[in-house]
Amino acid sequence: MVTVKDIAAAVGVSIATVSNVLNERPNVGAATRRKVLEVARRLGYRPNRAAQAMRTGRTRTLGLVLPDLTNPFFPELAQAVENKARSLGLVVCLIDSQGSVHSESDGFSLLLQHAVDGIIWCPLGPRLPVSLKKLAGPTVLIDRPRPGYAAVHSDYEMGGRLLAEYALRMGHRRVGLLSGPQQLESARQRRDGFAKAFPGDIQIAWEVSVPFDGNLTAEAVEALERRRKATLIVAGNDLIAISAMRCLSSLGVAVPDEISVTGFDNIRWTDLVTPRLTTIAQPVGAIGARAVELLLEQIAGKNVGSARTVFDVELIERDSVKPHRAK
Amino acid sequence: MVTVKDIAAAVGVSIATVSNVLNERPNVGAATRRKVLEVARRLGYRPNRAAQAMRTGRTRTLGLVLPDLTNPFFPELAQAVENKARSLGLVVCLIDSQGSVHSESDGFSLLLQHAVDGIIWCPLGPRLPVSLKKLAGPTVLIDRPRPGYAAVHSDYEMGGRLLAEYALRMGHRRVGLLSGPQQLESARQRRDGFAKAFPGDIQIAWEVSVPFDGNLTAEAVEALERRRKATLIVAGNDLIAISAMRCLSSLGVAVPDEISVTGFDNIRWTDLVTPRLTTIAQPVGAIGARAVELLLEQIAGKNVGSARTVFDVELIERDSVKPHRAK
DNA sequence: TCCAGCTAGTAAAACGTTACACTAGAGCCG
DNA sequence: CGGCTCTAGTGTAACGTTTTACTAGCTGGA
Repeated sequence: MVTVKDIAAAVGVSIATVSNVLNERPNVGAATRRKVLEVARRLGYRPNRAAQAMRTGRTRTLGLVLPDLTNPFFPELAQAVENKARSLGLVVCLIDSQGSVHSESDGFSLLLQHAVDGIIWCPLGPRLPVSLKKLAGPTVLIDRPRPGYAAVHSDYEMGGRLLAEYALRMGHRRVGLLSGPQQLESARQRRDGFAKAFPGDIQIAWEVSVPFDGNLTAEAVEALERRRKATLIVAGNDLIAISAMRCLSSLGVAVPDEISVTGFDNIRWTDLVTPRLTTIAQPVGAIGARAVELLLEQIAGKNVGSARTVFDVELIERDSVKPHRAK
Repeated sequence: MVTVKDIAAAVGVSIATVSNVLNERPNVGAATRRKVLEVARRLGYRPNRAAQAMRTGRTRTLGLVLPDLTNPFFPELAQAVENKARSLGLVVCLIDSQGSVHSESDGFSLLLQHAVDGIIWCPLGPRLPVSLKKLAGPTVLIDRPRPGYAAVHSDYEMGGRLLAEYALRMGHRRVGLLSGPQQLESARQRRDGFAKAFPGDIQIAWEVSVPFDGNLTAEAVEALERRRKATLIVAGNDLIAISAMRCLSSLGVAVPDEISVTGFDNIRWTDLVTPRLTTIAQPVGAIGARAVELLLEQIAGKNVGSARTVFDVELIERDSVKPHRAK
């Protein structure tokens, strides 16, 4: 392993000068600077991050804590975050909490031990590991905002509204709601954005709350069986929507001919499933990138408080919704 | 931040003794040991990983380099690896090379700079970043073996054979192959395992090689249009199979009534798509866990050489294959 | 009684950086 | 020429661990 000392010896200057060159500090002549850089390159010098970290307290490492890589929304997010981070020379440590709060705080504690510079976190539920809250440094929430934290996410309410407008346009008046977990703001706002858009015109025939991972509860299955004259099912996310479509098809109900379905997230599957799912697209790449930027600002000492960055969403019209003719 | 020095001061011993206790080394009395541990706990001591790393040269960090998180096979793998690693107190740094060789070597170099203890790598293509090859420490390949490296993967040939047996059993005699990139051993063995199982009984009507990400080439689409009397399409993985089914359905060809399709990997979508895809299941969890174990052995100094661990696979029969009656 | 051998513990030197406090020399002005 | 201010550079002390070499004190056997 080649160190600053080796470079210093080879060039014939002190290690301080080498360090100054490498960190682009002043007080070093152009000729020396050139020579140091040349030798560093020739020797294949790579700064020892551990030593740097010890000295500076910065590890150039980010933590990324996600609830469930199995939900295809999160790999996309991870990809975006990793990419942006890497372009800035940061490495990202992934924690997949796999739906368990215990695993989540466990992962958190591991990240803290490794002294990550900051954490991008998509929290599982409303409960926090209090002991860790104190210790955690800069943190930015992603996709699931929560009071007291900086957060980056998309405009769920707008998504709900777009769906409502679309539903109205397509003639649907009675809908069933397969909402996500209502303790999550991200799920609640989708639901409320939809429900409150046209309270007079659209009525909610029934409503069941299910987890985001697409496992339908017995109650949800029952709702899908009875349907109660709903002509459209508005699901909390794509996974729920796709599971619902599967469930309906196994019940012998045709989508979209007998009943329409919408999702939320625009994961890749929406385009591969039959019928292709009409849904709301979030700008995942921008969200991930912005989260990294915000985190970096926070690390740099800027007090971002609980600043929120909210991105617009977009309706993606595919084949899972059919116009409904009023009787 | 509380350090060994603080503990030492609080207990009234030297930092060496504290270190000895913390690292479970001998030469420290039971009473002292107890006191040190108690104080450490009370003060909420967390070892500074950076300092440890500098001293020991070990970072307790693993790199995980994957080609494409967008392919749902890889998140599952990442989950398995991360989980196993975490259970051993290791943190994993994720690199998603996004299909670009440049990005892959870039990520590699970042990992090396951060001095990860080892790397679990699913290589993109057959070309290696030579400059990095020298520098890389312990490395275990996952899913895509390559000569000269330790590797963990499943028995692709067995998978191919199982599919061939199944095809035969279902009466299919003429098949079309939508194989993965043939420069990858993992794709080649699937293909060969199938092709060589019953060379006399099953004939290959046509064969096109396409990328694993499910983007069908023009040539592939053309093959799907003409079909040439093939009654079964054997795809290199599930993503290809699902894309093929989409393509067929847009051509108005019914799966499995007019033509059957098989996949490989058993990703979660296979169960959500219509018709549900018959495929080969790999033990992803076991593969990930084993890779971590193998890497750890290698890090511990055991020379594992290019040892391979190969896992059995399993046929998952669903709805995308229909028995074919010979004319 | 003496010494070997053990136990419990300590002092201090690394590890590779960064950053602070210096200094030698040059240039400039009055 | 004295004294001031720059520039270019140096020496060295940290950072928080681990680890090596060492010591004081005790025990027990001959």
